[in-house]
Amino acid sequence: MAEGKIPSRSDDYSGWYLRTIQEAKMVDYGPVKGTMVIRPYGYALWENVQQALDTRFKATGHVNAYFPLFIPYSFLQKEAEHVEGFSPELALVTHAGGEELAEPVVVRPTSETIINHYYSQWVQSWRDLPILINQWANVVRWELRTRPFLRTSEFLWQEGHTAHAAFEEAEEETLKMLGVYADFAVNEAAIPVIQGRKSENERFAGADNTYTIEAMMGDGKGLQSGTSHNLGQNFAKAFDIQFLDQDNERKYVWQTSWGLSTRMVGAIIMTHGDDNGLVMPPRLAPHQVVIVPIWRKESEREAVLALTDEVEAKLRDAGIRVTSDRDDSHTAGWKFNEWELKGVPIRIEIGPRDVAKNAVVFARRDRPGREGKEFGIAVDSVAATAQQWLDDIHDSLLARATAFRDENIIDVDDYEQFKAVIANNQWARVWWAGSNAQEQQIKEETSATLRCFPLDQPDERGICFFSGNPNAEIALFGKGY
RNA sequence: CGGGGCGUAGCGCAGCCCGGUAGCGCGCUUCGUUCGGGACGAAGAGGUCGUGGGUUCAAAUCCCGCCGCCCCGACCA
Repeated sequence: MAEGKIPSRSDDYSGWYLRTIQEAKMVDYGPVKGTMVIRPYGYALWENVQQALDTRFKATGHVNAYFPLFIPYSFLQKEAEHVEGFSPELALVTHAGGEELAEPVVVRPTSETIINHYYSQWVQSWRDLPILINQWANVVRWELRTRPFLRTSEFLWQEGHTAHAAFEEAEEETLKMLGVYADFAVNEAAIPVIQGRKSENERFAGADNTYTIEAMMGDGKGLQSGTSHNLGQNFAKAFDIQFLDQDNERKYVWQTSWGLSTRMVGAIIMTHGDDNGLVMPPRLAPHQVVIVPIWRKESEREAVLALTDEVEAKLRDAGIRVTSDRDDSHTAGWKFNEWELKGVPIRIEIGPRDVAKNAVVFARRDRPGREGKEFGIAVDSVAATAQQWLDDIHDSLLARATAFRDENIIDVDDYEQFKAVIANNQWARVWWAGSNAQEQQIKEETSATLRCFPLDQPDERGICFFSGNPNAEIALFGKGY
């Protein structure tokens, strides 16, 4: 159907991904290694991600602010683990204004340091807490191995940075925002995610605990799709963020940070896409409905376009994001394929036969080709039908992705089986209480990483499948992006 | 940073072994016929062959250097 325009996912998953996003005009490569241009169709998806998240942030009491892109290098150095974690991938500005700078300036890889520099000034009293700030920004990390959306040297994200009076409040905030991400992923992006805790090896540099929403892509690889960190008092101590509590004691604040990036766009593509191209989750799709008017003779054109106008207006009035493709330099069949490549959830076809019946044809993207078509949808019911279809498609995408994920998580209790499961691009679900070194050993031997310890654990503990240690937790291992 | 691949028209590629007028498909422009699953015809436009040097009467092609990008791995959202 795609006429060889894109490789099939089974033949060449990476090629499928790279070609699809370019053919669909989501992205172009930037002129500098590892950078990308997010084209209007890709950016529209990101804007819908932003809106859905921003609404949730506001609803949970957060406010937006903006901090500078340039950060003094000395700020990074204040937190030892943090600078150690990030220095390999920092972009440093050493010259500006035609002169060498007295102190090099880093382009932010994340904003903990600069934000906490200000928090130390803004926080005096327990009455100043909590601080619940989010920032939408770009960040730069000089990556060795890049891939559009999944890992680029510059990417867009939001980063929440909060400060609290008590440890419990910070832990609650960390998990609350993880829950917000999970809710967003499931209910907006139709991506089933597992909420979990990262291992020490995988933890954010400078965090006491890192939590993740972990998703399985169409090739079985894992993708950390959003993270939430409990920073403890590490940055509070490094930046001296203290407040006078109600008991008249000076105390360090407890902090969190949490982020979700344009990587989510990659997650959406790799979770739902098929061999015909993108499949957009209905609630985030730039266009939820595309209307393709069809006419044979000039005499039919007017009536077809009149009905197109009518249907488009009904959908728009119902709050549905709709567009119509009236370009007469392409045939209807060409347009069908093109909009399928772009993943629009619902296509409505309107031709002379439909005009005669005062009805239209609906086609759903999650069932490509003729199987997904339904004829004779009455014009009066287009808005209600479209709304219902969008919900159905969302549910069906989520159900399909959930089934795929669950089929590919295998319970494992010995290392040979573990290796076989990983080699088969699946995830292994195991009891784990091994050391960091043993976790590293598994990574070297199988290239699988500990994706997370799911928050949802059985009541009892088990015996570690690898070390034999008691008191093990359930962990998921798999290859990751 | 290791391994592999590729730089020739907007995109995808052939041409390179064996040096001699730069080609094909798609796309683009104009006109006409078309249009319910990637239409057809005609006429056009478009390339300092990544870059610097060397060999040669002559280099996309042979030799040396450099640069860039992609893919696979190690590090990371």
